[in-house]
Amino acid sequence: MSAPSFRPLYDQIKILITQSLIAGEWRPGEAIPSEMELASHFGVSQGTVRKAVDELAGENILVRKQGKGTFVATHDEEHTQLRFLRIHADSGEKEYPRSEVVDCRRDKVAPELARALELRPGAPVYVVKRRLIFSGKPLVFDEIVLSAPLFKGLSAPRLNEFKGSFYSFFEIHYGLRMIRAEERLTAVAAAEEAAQHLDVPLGTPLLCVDRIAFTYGDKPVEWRRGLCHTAGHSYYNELA
Amino acid sequence: MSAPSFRPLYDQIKILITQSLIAGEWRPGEAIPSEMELASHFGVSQGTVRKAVDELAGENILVRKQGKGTFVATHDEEHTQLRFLRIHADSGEKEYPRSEVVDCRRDKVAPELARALELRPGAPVYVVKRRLIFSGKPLVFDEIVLSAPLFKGLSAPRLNEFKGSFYSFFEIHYGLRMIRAEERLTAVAAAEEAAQHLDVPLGTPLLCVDRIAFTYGDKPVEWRRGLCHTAGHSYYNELA
DNA sequence: GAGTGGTCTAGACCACCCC
DNA sequence: GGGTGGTCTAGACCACTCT
Repeated sequence: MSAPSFRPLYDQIKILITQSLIAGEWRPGEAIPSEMELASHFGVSQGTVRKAVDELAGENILVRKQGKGTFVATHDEEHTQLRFLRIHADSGEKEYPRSEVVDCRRDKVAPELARALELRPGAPVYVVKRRLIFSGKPLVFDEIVLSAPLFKGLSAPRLNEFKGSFYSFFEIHYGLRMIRAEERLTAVAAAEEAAQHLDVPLGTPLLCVDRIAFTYGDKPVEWRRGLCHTAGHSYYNELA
Repeated sequence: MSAPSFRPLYDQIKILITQSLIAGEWRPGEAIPSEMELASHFGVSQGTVRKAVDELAGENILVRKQGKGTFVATHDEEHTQLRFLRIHADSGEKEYPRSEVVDCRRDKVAPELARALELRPGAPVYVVKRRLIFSGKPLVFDEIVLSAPLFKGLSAPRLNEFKGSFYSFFEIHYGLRMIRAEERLTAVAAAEEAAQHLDVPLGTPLLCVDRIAFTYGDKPVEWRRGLCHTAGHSYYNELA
């Protein structure tokens, strides 16, 4: 048996709330009903709803604000907008890099990515290439792969016009909320394309960050490979 | 004012439990008193103790085991012993690398590390160099710096004799529990020493992982730099 | 069966936000 | 003042472990 024989009530409530989020019942940034309302709606005590919401808040899916309410998390807020960007200056200063899309075209998904993105082989995708510019210096060259049907009408100008992060763009224009991601890091030597865009000699050691990002229900939506010239910068991580 | 005007009871309980841990009242792996005992000892309800213990368990400082009790977390257990090792094979297979200490000597702390380790300039330290060998291949070359007074009598043979991770060794022989760490990753070209120990050509791109590890009360205890040849392996990270 | 942590409830009161 | 989330309590019952 893989299914647990016992399912706590708060766990079921968690699932029901998640389903409402998937269904788009409440949009990113909006408030969800109060704990008392949810409790009476689901026919449980406030404490049980609390535990469910606590866990969803711990997963950065909801955000609690004392005295105001509980809100659907978004990538559009000040302190969370660069949640997934781990590249920081050694000085510790906060930086808001500028994104510069250099290419955006339709293609067929590469075989090795089809599985990761749960697409059928040869499915249509958008491939976006962009640079991230930190204080005038191009430090990251990203290649991003997105399922074409999910991102109809994507284009370089639309991405470049947008003020905000890619994930904020995905939320606003496609209703897709990225809630978690898995990354795998390696060190590689700069090949021609990356060397050009990052303005470094061929063979320069680069941090290679492969990411798969997921939306509600652990559905993979984005694959990306970031090549990072770690000059005065590093990838920061906390282990607990 | 930086101190919060309001301190929840469970937060105070958390601090009291942490102080008992610092004082060595319960040793790693041992059970702490039951929730009911703690509750009556502190004069609060079981629910309040629960919340305190929940948070400490969330920080991997305590481990709850239903029906048995609550235990002081340790690096010596099966599933947690490689908690801080993020290098994994691309295949996803679990590997237990072999550690091979190649050098261990006393030295004075480097100026740039003194601050990070909260030592006075020139304080005595041990500098340990070791390789991690994955399925016969040396993939990581570590340089580890530890305050000498804290680690009296450290030596290469003692480290090599020990069956288990470094952090498990620290717990058992020095009573120091590593509870969290900060890492900064960059990509570098292999210099001579690393190239030799990792058996790669000079200039091979390597993942450079700088770590500071902390014990109870956020006290820094260890600095280390790991140079990793990411051949068939990568540094895995989850973003949430 | 006795002891542990895990769930759930109902109700009181506090801190914060906004009208 | 009325709404929200945040804390704390007391007590009931469930699930798990060991003896």
